[in-house]
Amino acid sequence: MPQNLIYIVAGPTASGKSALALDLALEKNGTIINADSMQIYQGLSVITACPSQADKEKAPHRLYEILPPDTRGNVVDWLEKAKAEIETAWAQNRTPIVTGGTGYYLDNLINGSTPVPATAPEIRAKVANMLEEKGVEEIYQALQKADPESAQRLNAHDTTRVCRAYEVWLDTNIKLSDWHKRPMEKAFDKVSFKVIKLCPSAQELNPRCDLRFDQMLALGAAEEVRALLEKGLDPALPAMNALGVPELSNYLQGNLTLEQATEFAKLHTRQYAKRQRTWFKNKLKADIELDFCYAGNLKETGI
RNA sequence: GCUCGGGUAGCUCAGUUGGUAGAGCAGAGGACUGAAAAUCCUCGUGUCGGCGGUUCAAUCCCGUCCCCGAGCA
Repeated sequence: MPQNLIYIVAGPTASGKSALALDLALEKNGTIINADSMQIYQGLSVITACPSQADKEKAPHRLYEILPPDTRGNVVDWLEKAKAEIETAWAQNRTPIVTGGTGYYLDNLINGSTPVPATAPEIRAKVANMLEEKGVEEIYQALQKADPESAQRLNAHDTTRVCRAYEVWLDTNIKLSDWHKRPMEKAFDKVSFKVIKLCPSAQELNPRCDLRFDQMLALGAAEEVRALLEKGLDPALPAMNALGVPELSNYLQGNLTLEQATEFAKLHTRQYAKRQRTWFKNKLKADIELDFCYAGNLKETGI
């Protein structure tokens, strides 16, 4: 078992990557490590299509359902955990198989991340307040003065990125654009990745997204969302915005019929899959690229 | 059968005091440097229901027919 090999299994939702990762794990004595920004939360196992208990018993699965839903994950925290799990797998003579639909996380693992220190919570709160009271426009204007290069690069309405760039400036007194000029922080010094990418067409994938949501409902997705609502969590939390959660919340609160909620959830899932397709197509280089959904035929895939 | 509304982009609808039309949603493509299942950007020719008429010019006015709603018989 080479001590510097990491398998990556990437693809849009419902493309069968969890099944592929599991088959690969059985074949390669692997440990599966989650790279999905939503499967990492607790209380979302159905709506987020986490591996079943039965699957988890077939091979070790790591970083699934580990964060309480009232917390906020991010790439760097994930990366730290993933790194530790990868090292543990190597130490146990197992092959790490990192799988998930969050292309951004995978990208940071493979290509490294920017060495910006963690932003102070007060700063984040301050910018969040500014956003609430004055809107992105003012933050963008402030950013234009503080870090014109970043402002140039960003779209003025892109709240996420405009806020982040401004936060970094306030917190570190160094422009985000300058941080970006520093070398990336690589997760590992010497490592080789074997990237397997599933790229099914929308025509093949969309019906699977629809079908899977129906299955989630049958497995108790609505009850899961009800339990989440009963915790009285902030609706702005990432976990509360996993696909299907806002839609089913609206159903449970009487704002939508179940049919309407289902329709919206399916629609949003298809739109998400499209964004994933764009990311993987243009940003993730793969060693093996399959243009169909995985259907349990590992040997035929040439892996 | 009569009366009144409607029939405009895949859907919901706006609009043109007559000079061949535009929003939202959907869809397509794209971006992505600590929220990423997030956030954001770009892309709009369609017999303006059919056929006639008036007019230099009709999707708009007039006639007629068809279809869908509501009401009255």
